Amino acid sequence: MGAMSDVKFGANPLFLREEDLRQGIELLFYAYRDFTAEPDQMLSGLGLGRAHHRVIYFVGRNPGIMVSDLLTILKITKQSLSRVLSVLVTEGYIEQRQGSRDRRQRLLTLTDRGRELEEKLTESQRRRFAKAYRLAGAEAVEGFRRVLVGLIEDPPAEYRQLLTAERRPARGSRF
Amino acid sequence: MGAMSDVKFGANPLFLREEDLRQGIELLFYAYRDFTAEPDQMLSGLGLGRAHHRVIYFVGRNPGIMVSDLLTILKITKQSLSRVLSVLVTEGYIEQRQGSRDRRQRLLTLTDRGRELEEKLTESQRRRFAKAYRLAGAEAVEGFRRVLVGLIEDPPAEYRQLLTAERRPARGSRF
DNA sequence: AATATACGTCAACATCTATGACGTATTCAT
DNA sequence: ATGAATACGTCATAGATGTTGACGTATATT
Repeated sequence: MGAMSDVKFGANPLFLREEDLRQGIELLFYAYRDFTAEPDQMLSGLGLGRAHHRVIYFVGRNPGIMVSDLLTILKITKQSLSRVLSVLVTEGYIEQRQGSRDRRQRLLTLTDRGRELEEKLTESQRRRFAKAYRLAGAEAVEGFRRVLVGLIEDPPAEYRQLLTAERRPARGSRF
Repeated sequence: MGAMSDVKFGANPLFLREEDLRQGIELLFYAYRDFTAEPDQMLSGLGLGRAHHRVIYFVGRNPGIMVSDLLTILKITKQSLSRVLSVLVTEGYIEQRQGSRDRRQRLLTLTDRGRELEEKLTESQRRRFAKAYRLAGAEAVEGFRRVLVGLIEDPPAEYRQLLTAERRPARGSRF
């Protein structure tokens, strides 16, 4: 927060010039645009949208997740989630079961049908990432992760370590 | 496209495991979510949305751009763009002038008012990038760019060089 | 003169998200 | 036990963003 984190090398390092920052902005825009295009296409055939994909994805990743945690991840209102979620439950992609410790909770899990769809949707995105990672190389992937974590407002704990661990020079450096 | 680009090191390099690909997917989701949050907030006060921001941004970056090129960048329909654009013209953020060589064109430029808003909106995103870049370091930034370009379906020429240029080992490598 | 391009518009519609208000079931703290 | 907080759902209203299809005008191109 304070002066400690104001790490200044020169006055303005090369990679922090206006032009480079804008390049980052644009790359992120283009990448996200194309990253979502394929799944969106598949989903529209099923009468679903990107919001459904996000829910299916994160429920798949966190089986038994409670609604409020899902809301925290997605950062949308419960009314918005509710509509999407009820469609997914009605169409048999997601199951709700009551929490055993706290019976107010409706814990969410993918059904077989849901897992199938999740796999199909995510496969397209995994392929895209695999291609990009392969082209860029392992070292670039590490850098990619570090920057993305820095862009996130409040990175989940499991990501924060990406910033500190495996820092290359890292021996007797300025910290 | 062919066997040439199928660069395989081992059977499945460490950074191409399912888990790593999913981590990439999630990082991209979180980063984009937070990357757009601040500008969205500012815009809503003006009765504008994210789509207006995108138009203002790319017109600012490409003064005198024609509508069809803007459509190619945004990958939306002209009807969608039209609604957004006409608001921006009406509200005095963007000027249209006839092309001199081809008078069918309506070349787009930011007005002073538009430039002012663009600056305000983008400043938030630049700050976020500057922070992430600073934290991650110059080397990571280079990797970040390389991966993002690989995610883009059909990277503009000015980005494609990021993939080939400045490749670190790069001397007598396998190419 | 015929065709294609650049752009705009009207209409109808679907999706995603937001706010505000209200209700129920359950848990927790005093 | 009672009151407050939590987890969740729902109804209503609204706005932003995107789509397709059809049609029209001005201008370029061949």
